[in-house]
Amino acid sequence: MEAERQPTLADVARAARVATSTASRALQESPRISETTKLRVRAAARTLGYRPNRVARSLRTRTANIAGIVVPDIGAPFYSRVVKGAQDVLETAGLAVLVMNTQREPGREVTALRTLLEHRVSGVLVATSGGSAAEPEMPTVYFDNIVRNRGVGNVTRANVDGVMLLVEHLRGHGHTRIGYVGGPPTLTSGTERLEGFRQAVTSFGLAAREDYVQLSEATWSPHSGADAMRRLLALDEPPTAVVTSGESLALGALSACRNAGLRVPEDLALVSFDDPPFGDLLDPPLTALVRNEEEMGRLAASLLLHALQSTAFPPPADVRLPVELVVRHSCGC
Amino acid sequence: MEAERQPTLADVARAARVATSTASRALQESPRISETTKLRVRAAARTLGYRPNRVARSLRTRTANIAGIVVPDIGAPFYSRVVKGAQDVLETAGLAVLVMNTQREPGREVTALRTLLEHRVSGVLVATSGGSAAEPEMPTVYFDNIVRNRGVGNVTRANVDGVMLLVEHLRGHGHTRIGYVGGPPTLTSGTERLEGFRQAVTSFGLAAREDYVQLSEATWSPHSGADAMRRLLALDEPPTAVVTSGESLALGALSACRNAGLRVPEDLALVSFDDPPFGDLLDPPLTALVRNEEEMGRLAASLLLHALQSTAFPPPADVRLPVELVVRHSCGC
DNA sequence: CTGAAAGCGCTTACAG
DNA sequence: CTGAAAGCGCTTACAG
Repeated sequence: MEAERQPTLADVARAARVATSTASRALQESPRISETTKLRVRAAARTLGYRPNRVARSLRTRTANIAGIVVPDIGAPFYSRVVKGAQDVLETAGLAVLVMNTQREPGREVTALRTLLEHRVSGVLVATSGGSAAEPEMPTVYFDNIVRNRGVGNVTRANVDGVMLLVEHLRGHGHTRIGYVGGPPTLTSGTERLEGFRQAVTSFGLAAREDYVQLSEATWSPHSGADAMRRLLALDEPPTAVVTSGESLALGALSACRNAGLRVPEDLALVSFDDPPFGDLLDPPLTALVRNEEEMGRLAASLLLHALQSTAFPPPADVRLPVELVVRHSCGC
Repeated sequence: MEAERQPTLADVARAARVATSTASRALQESPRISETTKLRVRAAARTLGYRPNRVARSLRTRTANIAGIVVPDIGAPFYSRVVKGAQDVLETAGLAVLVMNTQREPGREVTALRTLLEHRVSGVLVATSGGSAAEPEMPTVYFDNIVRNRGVGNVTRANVDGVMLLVEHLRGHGHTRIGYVGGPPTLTSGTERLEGFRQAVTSFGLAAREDYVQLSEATWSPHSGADAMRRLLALDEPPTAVVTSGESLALGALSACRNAGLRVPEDLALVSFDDPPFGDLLDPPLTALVRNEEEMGRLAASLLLHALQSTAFPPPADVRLPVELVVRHSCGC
């Protein structure tokens, strides 16, 4: 920790005996500056340990070279991986990443967005919890939960296709009594995956029992997954296979089976939409959709960068990440 | 996304018919400004949708109200939880958090620190991968892997105590042939936990066989954990219990046991230093140290905030998070 | 209680 | 090829 203040461009210019404007241009490799001058300036900068002050540059150029990312819970494996992917492409593009955590509270989401606006970030990536109703005041890409006709883009997975793919696979194993353990039917993931299940019931001619659909009320926790699974197992004629719509739900469902003395997949087949961390190390290894959170982050970041560069205002891009099955053993394979 | 530019304080002042200095003070709730003026200014600000420009404020006050955090892998559950804890206390203190990911490459760590310096962050939290050799140029708190006599503080867990606690518990179950699956013996976690195991061997009178210590060479991955466990199991007289020094290692070790047809804990007891995500949902539920990553993040952030406020330059605080056992079933309980 | 002025550290037309 | 000057949007002594 240094007490003395950082050298400024003026200090460098003085040491190199040029004007600050010349020093600025030299350091930017402007072709207008002679090679000898550049050499002098660079030498002076190095000697002084000069580090440009991005705050000043941001103020002057009116662009902060910072992007914001707003997530419900940075501690959750899902979101931390999205952040990783996004961070990687943003940083490559020269943007540092300001992370805001909302704890899924809409109020905190609004505050987070406001803070980001005050920092004059170039743009923002948002996994909404339902907080922001109004049109955002900065270039915004929504991911995970999408918000139609707002922002410059949306990225989420092919939720309907994903659930149908999972059901289809179970159907291929001969199951017709298939249950669904779902998250709260709000926002994109909750509603679309449920819709996917309903479609699958029709498409694949499954037993259309409303009590085969068990949704958690408020959270996507293992606890809700276990509860939902227990309700399924308590039925007069329980399903022979179950689709869970999220990683935590899957883990909870799995442990509920274990506690009920059921073997997976022998007594009950289980597949999951999200692949939990170390899903391949579970007992049994879980059949799920291929993990692509980093890809989602990369894609969302790319959409944002694209929007920042383009001058046109096309309608928001609406991107669906394709789903793919990773077949392990919990399905019966 | 708004095309028109954000209103400035000058715009607010004009609308309220005061000087910008007065507007500034009114919005800061300075006691020097009359209540009626404040009312006018606030009304003008609200009408215009004024949002202070923190970039300008930062330049002027020479403090960015941003903190940096540098981690090897934001996608890893461990680090993402630390970030969550840190983010929470920093944000409460009015600091936004810039996250840098190094992929464990020392070169990227140096670059990350430089970028943070250029952003003139107030201070930084670093989980080093061994990159930064020199004295940091900003207030720095190291966490996870500590760096003595640098920065303003260090936070890590009581690594030696932790391993001893785990061994002691296994010893309580009657085991004397206890193996150790460790991460690379570099940096704090790798070296101190190994040291803890060596001490435990002596203290608890265990079989002191060098081949009971199996370290991974470069990574903390499940793969290395499985390899190390396999080496242990291939021994002439394999251990009856194993301590793993990290979450990924534990999961890899567990799956190696499974593949070898060993039941845990009946055939081999297993305990882990880190508690993996959903460790309670594993089969068997894993006995490990209580998870306290968020606490580590909170503590590191608090140390930083303290250093930022204090004018004194005390020697770096060196904090050890106490460890605690969460007894589940993999140990034989 | 309020205002005019300077200045944080840069970049970038504008001159020469 | 180089420099003097203005200005990004704030805050804060300094006057009054």
